[in-house]
Parts: sequence; structure tokens; C-alpha cells
Amino acid sequence: MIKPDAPIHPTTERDESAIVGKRKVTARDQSLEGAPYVITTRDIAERLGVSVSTVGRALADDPRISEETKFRVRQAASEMGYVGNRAARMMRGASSNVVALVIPDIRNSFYSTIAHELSKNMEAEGFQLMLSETDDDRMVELRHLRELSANRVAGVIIVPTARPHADSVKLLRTVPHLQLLRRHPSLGSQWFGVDDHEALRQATAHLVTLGHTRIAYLGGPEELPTGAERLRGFRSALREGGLPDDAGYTELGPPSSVEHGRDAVRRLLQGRDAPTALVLGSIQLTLGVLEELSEQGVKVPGELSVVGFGDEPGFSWWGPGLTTIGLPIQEMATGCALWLMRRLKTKPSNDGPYTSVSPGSLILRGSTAPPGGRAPSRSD
Amino acid sequence: MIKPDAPIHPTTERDESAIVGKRKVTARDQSLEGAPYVITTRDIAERLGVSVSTVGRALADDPRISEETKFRVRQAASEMGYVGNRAARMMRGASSNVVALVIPDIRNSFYSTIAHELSKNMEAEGFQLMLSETDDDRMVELRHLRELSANRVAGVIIVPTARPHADSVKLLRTVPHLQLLRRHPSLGSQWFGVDDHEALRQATAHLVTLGHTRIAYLGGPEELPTGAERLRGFRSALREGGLPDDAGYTELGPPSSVEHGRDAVRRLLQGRDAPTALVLGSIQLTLGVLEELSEQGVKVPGELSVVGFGDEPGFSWWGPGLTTIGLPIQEMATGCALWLMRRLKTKPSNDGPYTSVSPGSLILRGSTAPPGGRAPSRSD
DNA sequence: GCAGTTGGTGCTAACGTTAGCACGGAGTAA
DNA sequence: TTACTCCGTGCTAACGTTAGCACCAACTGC
Repeated sequence: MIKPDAPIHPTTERDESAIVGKRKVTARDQSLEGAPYVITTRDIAERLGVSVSTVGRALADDPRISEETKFRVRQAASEMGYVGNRAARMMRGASSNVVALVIPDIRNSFYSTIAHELSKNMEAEGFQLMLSETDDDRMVELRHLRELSANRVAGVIIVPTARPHADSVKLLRTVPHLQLLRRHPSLGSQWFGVDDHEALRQATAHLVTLGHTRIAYLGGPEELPTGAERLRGFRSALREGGLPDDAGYTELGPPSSVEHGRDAVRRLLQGRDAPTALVLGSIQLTLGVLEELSEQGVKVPGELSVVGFGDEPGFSWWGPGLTTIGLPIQEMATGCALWLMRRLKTKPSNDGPYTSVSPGSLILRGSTAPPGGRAPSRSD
Repeated sequence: MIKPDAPIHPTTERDESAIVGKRKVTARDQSLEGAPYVITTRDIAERLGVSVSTVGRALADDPRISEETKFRVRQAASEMGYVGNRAARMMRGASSNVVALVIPDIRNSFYSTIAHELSKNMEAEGFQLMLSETDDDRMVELRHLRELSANRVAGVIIVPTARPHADSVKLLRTVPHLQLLRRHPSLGSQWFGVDDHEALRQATAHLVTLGHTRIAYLGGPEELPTGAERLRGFRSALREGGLPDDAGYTELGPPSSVEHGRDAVRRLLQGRDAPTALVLGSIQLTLGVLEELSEQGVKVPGELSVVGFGDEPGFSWWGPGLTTIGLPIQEMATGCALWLMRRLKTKPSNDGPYTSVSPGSLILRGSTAPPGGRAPSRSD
């Protein structure tokens, strides 16, 4: 598959070939005995005594080629283990069949679900998936986009960092792309996301309705579009519930850090006037919080009501069952895949703005109750 | 990034260019107004009035080019947004910078951790990661390998299906590759894996030591190398404990199916003489089992002792804490990455067999105790 | 029997990049 | 002055594939 770096023999020397067994052996072959030698259309052509064009056309099932020739070519190609070289095809103007997914961290099951759905949908269309992790670092993001660009990927699905580098913006302008979850205005107006504001408004409203007044929020930084929206949703619910905006004990920080979740919840519970309820704004933070609460033996919902973010395996069996914000990950990922596949198959005319907002949904389990009290009879 | 399929203008027409503003505009450009036009070394050369060779060499930092020219070329390249075309470079004999990871399912956190570690280690070396999911289907696996082969990936890390297709074997022969976890003899002797036999032997021995005699095993099919090894390990421990081999209530089935885990444990617990202990042989099966046991309200370890497989977030807070088989995923992934990077950077001479076996480790928590009894005082 | 059509194939150029060779000018030694 | 070296650059071919055009033989219709 990789080209062995053997001395290059000019074409003219190819004529000094000899028949050994069934296969023409050229000077190049002799110098590579045993080493994996990549078969080209020319090898097939030489063996069958036809031209490269004929081989190419036979493999492309061109109607001008006779059935008999096609058969012989296919036979030979199969025997010799011919695999077309997409790099060469791309040079003739064909586009690549690779779509890149640029995300912060594949270990976040949110993103791995997306990767899976994309991969599944794209495989059916003959596309391959390139995976690039940014770790929420704009320079890493830039480096990846440069590589993707050099590899001429056909499309990009990206969960952008907070403030993408100017060069990243430039690079993305040259390739069909789609923002996922987070939306940065400079990266265009094709976006698939969640109604973060509404999701957090509902989650918080649920706690307000239960009678909580000291409600904490732990989420990603305002710098991130998702972080800002979720915080806004949280505050909206407080306001609607007649609570002061700044009644919130808000802790913002790296959204992908389980550790930060543990630290933050420890801090929140230490002070006097500790909150009686907690809303979370990221999956990883939720994981950290759950671990910490388990270890500290905090009584949920007795001492603290908790609403998580996302619905991971384990959330349902955590303590009394975690009330949480469910996200339509699968639907979103499928939507992205279909949009991009259609976009890549049709002419780039339909490049207008596109926005798809999926709603979150509150999943009621046992981790929320009136402050200090028992869980009310549940309706679900 | 993709080449717009506009009418192709022969080179000769390029001479009929005119200076518009600072940039030469050729016939090709005019036909593409607004559309993203990919910059080549030739565009830079024309703009600066030098040859393509000079541009190429300047960008490659060739010592023969004067510093002044290099500066001008780099300046122009940057301004015009030039991004080298790796497809063209590959045609000149360069290898690609893409390594493929072929796994059953990225949603399995085992594999997503591996993908993450690989990606991180490879990014530093300038490699990109291609992700291919097989869903444990050999035909899907084959289709992916064909595509990867056409794209001339530099290397492959694969968790093979039970019985890879003969063509898959052929394809893998032409590319440096590495088997991960599962090992199929036809795919060569480079392998990174876990000591499955020993891991399951220890886990089962732990239950035998506690006094259990009716121990069930739930794992992947014997067809898979890992499935076979784990089952062997389980049986070894039974034998060593003086229990008959077939004392095991063994349930084998699709290892990636959470649903199967739920169904299987339901069946195991229904019969008379239900087992008093259960050992698991896959992460996904463990997830299913934990969900089912939680829902049915089975008392652990009172009614049933459980040893899980892997250590997912959530395993520590499940019920009394899950005793489980911890796997050195990170170390293995890093090992794979380093091995492959070194393999790709050096000549293909060092292609000898290589095997790395990592040990699993039993993590003791609260889900195991003597049959019917309370957990003994824990030593950890 | 001859012009015209059709079916099957070959030749050639082109894609973007790179490496080998050639070339011209400036500088240096005899 | 002549011969030589060295520096910087240009020309050209090649990588594997595909598309346009040309070509030849066999057939068709008159």
C-alpha cells in the first residue's frame, strides 16, 4: 500500500522486460522481489496485452468495451490484487470520499455516539470518516484543519472551539462544512444543534416548581456558545420563578473535565447557605459530580436535588436514578450525515443557510424533590 | 478543497491572462468567479514570475533557494491561502499520513479510549486517524479495508472480526498493520492484547475462594479469540477450585450487545438452582447486566455476586460498587501508537513478529461476597 | 462495390508535485 | 584571458488515472 522507496526506473527501461512464468517482470519488479509492489492499471494492461485506457474503461464498466474484454480485465485485476489509487483519481478532478469529524474528545460518549451514527450513515454511501480531536485547543484545531485540507477531505463536521483561529476560518471556507452543537458566526450558517436555552430553562423550572430557591448551576464557560445559551436558559427560569438572576451559585469551567466537576461540586457544598439543588450543563461535569456525591455520601434528593445533563449508561442506576436532560443525539447525528451526504452529492448551489434545532427533553427520575423533603409521587 | 467541476481549460489558454488588480486572472478563474478555487504552486509561480520548481523548493525549504525568494514565496502562499495537495505528493512516491483504526463500535468506551490515545499520539507526529466501524460484520470489514486500501492509508490498527474474509487478509498484507485485542493467525503476528485467560481466571478464582460453587459466565462467542480465551480462563479457575468444568452456567453471545446482556442475565436467574455468582466477559454485556439487575432489584451481593468486565464510569457507583476486571487500555493504546509510529518512520525491515500482552487487574469493590452472606471485611 | 455508420480499442494530455538535469552568471584560481 | 566552480533558477519527466480524440475493422444501406 505504501510505495517502497526503491530506485526509480524510467519508463524506457520497462521495455527490457522478460516473461517469467505468467507475469511480465520488469526491472522495477526485480529490484523489489518479495516487497509489496502496488499493482497499477498498467500492470494489468501489460499482462493482457491491451492498453491502459482499455483497462481503465473495463474497470469503470464503460459500455464501449466488449463484455469479453471486461471479463478478462476484471479477472486479472482480481487475481493480481489491483486496488485503484484514489490519489490519482483525485488529481483528475474527482473529489475524495473522506469526511472529517472535528470534535473536542471522542471519549465523551456524546461525541462517540455521533461518530458512530455518522460512520454508519456514510459507509452506506461509500464515504470514510476521519477523526480529529481538538481537546478544545484552537491551535490543535488549526493543525487538524490544515492536515484535512491538505488531504482534500470532501466535507467537515465540526464542533468548533470557543474562538477558532482566523486561519481555521479561512480553511473552512474552502470546504463544505457543518457546525455541530456549538455555533460560531464566523464559520458560516450551516448548523445542527440543540435548543440549549430551552433545555436548561425547563430543567431549572422543574426545580423552581419543586420549591427550590437556592439553585446552583455548573456548566461550561460563557465563551462557548453552548455554555452561554445554557447559562441564559438557567437564568431565564430563575427570573420566571421570581428568583433573582444572581441567586444562582454558578460555577463555570472546562466542560470536558470530569475532575473539574468533582472540584466544583465540592466547593459548592462547602459554604454556608449551600444550594439545595444543582443543575448541570455538560455530560463530563455530570459524571464528575455523580462520582463526588457518591463518595461523599451526600443524600440525594434529601440534601441536594440534582438534574444532570445527557443520559449516559449509569445515570439511571445512580443513587435514586438521575433526573436529567435527555438529548436527541442519534437523530442529530443522522440529520448531519444526511445533510452532508446530500450536500456532497448535489451541485454546491444549495449552499444557503441551514439550521436545525433539536429539543432536549427532561427525563424525570428520583434525584429531584422539594428542598429537604421526600420525592413527591412521580407521574411518569 | 474539492475541485469544482467547471469546464477544463487547456494550458495554452492560460497564457491569455490579464492583470486585474494584483493578481493574474486566467480564463479558468473567470469561469469560476466566487467559487472556491484551489490554489496550486503554479498560481504562486505565475504571480511571482518564477517557476513552479522554485516555488516547490522554496516551500520545502530547499537550501539551493535564496532566502529572499523563499520569503516572497511563503508570503504569497500564505496570502493566497495555498495548501499543498497531498494526493499529488503521494503520486510522487510519498506515503500518506493517515492511519486507520478498524474496530467493531466506537460507542464502546473501550474503543473510544483507544481512539483517543491513538489520535493524541499520532497528532504529534503529523498523522491523521481514519475511523472504520465493522459492527463485527466481516463484509463491512472488507468494504472498509477496500476503501482504506484505495486511499493508501499508511497503516492499520485492527480489532478483527471472528473470521476475516480472505480478501481482507490479502489487503492487509500490503499495509503495515497491527492487531489489537483479538488475534487472528491469518492476519500476521503483530499483536497488542490483554491476557484474557489470566484476567478471567483471577476473577473467577476470587469467587471460588469466597465459596461459590454455582458460578455463571456470560461472555462473547468462542468464535472470537478473546471470547475463547476468557472462557478458558473461567474454566481453568473452576477446575483449579475443584469444581466441574461444566458447573458453569455459561451464556455466550454477541459481545457488543447491551440488550443481550439483559436477556441473558434474566434467563440465568430464572431457573431453579440459579447461580450465586456471575462473571462477565465484555463491557457491553456488563452494562446490560447492571441495568437489568438494578431494574429487577436483585440484591447484590446477597442474592448474587457479580464481577464485571472493564471499568466504566458508573461501575463504581452501581449498587454496592462493582468488583470488576480493570484493563490497561491507555497503556495498550499508547503502546500501539508508538509501535506503529516507529514502524512507519523506519524502513520496513523490522517487520518481525511482535506481541505485547498486558495484564488485567481485579478491582475489588462491594459486589462480591460469600454465597448468600454479607461482604467480608474488605482489604483494599 | 462504395460511402457511411458503429463498435472496440489505442494514443495523448492533463491533474499538482517533485527530482534530475541543464543552464547562465558571478566569482576564483592559474 | 581561460578554465573551473558554485549558486540560483528553469525545464522536463514522472507518478496513476481518466477523458477527448483518432483510428481501424466490420458491418449496413444503397
